[in-house]
Amino acid sequence: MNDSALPRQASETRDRILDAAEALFVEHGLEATSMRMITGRANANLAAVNYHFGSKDALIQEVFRRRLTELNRQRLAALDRLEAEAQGAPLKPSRIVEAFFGTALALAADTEHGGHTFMRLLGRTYTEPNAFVRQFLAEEYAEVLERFLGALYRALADVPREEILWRFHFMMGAMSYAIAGTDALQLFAGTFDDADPQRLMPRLMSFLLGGLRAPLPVFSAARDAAEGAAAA
Amino acid sequence: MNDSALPRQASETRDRILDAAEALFVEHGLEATSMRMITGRANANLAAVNYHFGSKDALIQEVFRRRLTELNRQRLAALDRLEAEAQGAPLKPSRIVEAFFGTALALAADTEHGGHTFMRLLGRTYTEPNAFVRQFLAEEYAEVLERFLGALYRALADVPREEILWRFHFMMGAMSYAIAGTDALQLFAGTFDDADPQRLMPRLMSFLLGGLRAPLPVFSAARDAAEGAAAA
DNA sequence: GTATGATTCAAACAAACGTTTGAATCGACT
DNA sequence: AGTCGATTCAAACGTTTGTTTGAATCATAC
Repeated sequence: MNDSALPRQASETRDRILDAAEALFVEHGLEATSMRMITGRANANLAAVNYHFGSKDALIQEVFRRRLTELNRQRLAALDRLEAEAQGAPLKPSRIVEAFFGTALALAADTEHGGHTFMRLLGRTYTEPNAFVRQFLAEEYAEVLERFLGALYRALADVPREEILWRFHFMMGAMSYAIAGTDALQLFAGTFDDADPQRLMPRLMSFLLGGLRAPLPVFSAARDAAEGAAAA
Repeated sequence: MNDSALPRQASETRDRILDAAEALFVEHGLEATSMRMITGRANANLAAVNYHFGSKDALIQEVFRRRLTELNRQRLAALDRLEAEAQGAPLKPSRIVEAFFGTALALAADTEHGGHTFMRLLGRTYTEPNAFVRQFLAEEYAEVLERFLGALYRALADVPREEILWRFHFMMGAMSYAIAGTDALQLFAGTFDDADPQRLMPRLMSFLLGGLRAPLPVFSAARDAAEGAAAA
């Protein structure tokens, strides 16, 4: 028996199902994608999903897990590299942001191996109402968020942590829409030159860093009268 | 017959259904919300939805239409006011951004009449895969986007229009997440002080304007070697 | 009071859903 | 050849889905 070797023929059906599900989830959403659509596209039998994954929910989870685990591993590795280079010195906020969002954008730029497809799916899923998907995302992100937010707190020691938290949240939103919404939002003008993910990276990074570095907000009690109040 | 007067008793069932649907769509999503959940919450008969709206799709459309029409009317009114005040002079970009996003945030701050609920729904819907919802959103937004983008083009005449378009897109993403994701993204730290929509406005506005004003990106051919290349 | 149009209601409809079943098929090892 | 575990398959399972139906109920107008 070869229980130590790789599985017989790597059950390519399993992978076909994952790929088909990923693509269909982007196209129609999680709930609107049926098992029959998935197995049909994967050229597999209807029962194959339940055989290989147990349930539709478990399949959804695995679709996210296989990509997200690798993405977050890369993110942590990038942060590790930064901190090693800095040798204890505080990191540049822009480098931290690049490590987090740049890694994601690199995956989104990969149209060959489905990375682009997945990132479109992921971007939409942060606001997914499905309870167990959110729960799963939270667990999968816990360590990465703790590490990156901690790094930002140290890099911007004079900025209130609450503000950093919010701005990180805003940045996640901008990135998610940039990826998930490029074709969705053809609201925007007829010709939306989205077909250039190579240029998306510097575009988004400029925007994110501009937002991160923006002057802190002033919470004026009566903001109606606040005309030209500037705050540095 | 009183065909000129208001409908007998304003068919309050219709409104109860709309309110129930709106709340449930936020909670569970469009597809995962069934007619029976809606009519159950609205204390109406199952057939009432088809009687008053024709179909579930038509109900979805009406849930968005009743709020979105008013929101975009306010946005256009705010822009009209700005342009009237300026008397032909170019507008300040920050004012344009405030007119567009501030109006939406004001609606999101209204927790009394369901505005907050709706904005959470709307924010998620820009990336909604459902084809006909997107089609409907595109139509509903066409005029507003044309007006506001046009105003930004004139206010930032020296900035390439493509960059403005992208940054507007990024801003939409940041805002949508700020609203739609506050409770969804309790990924972020245990205690996320989201319960203060009064402070969300200045926070988000600072971020958006920082991003809008950020230095334009440089598209370096070989970005691997670009270590400390600074661009102003 | 009675006719009329609008609304509500319980019940049923066919279709699609995720899942389960038990037999058929396959590949590898003895 | 024969056994065994893994995988595939067609068929059916019981629910739930959005929608339709025809009678009951209501408020109003004559």
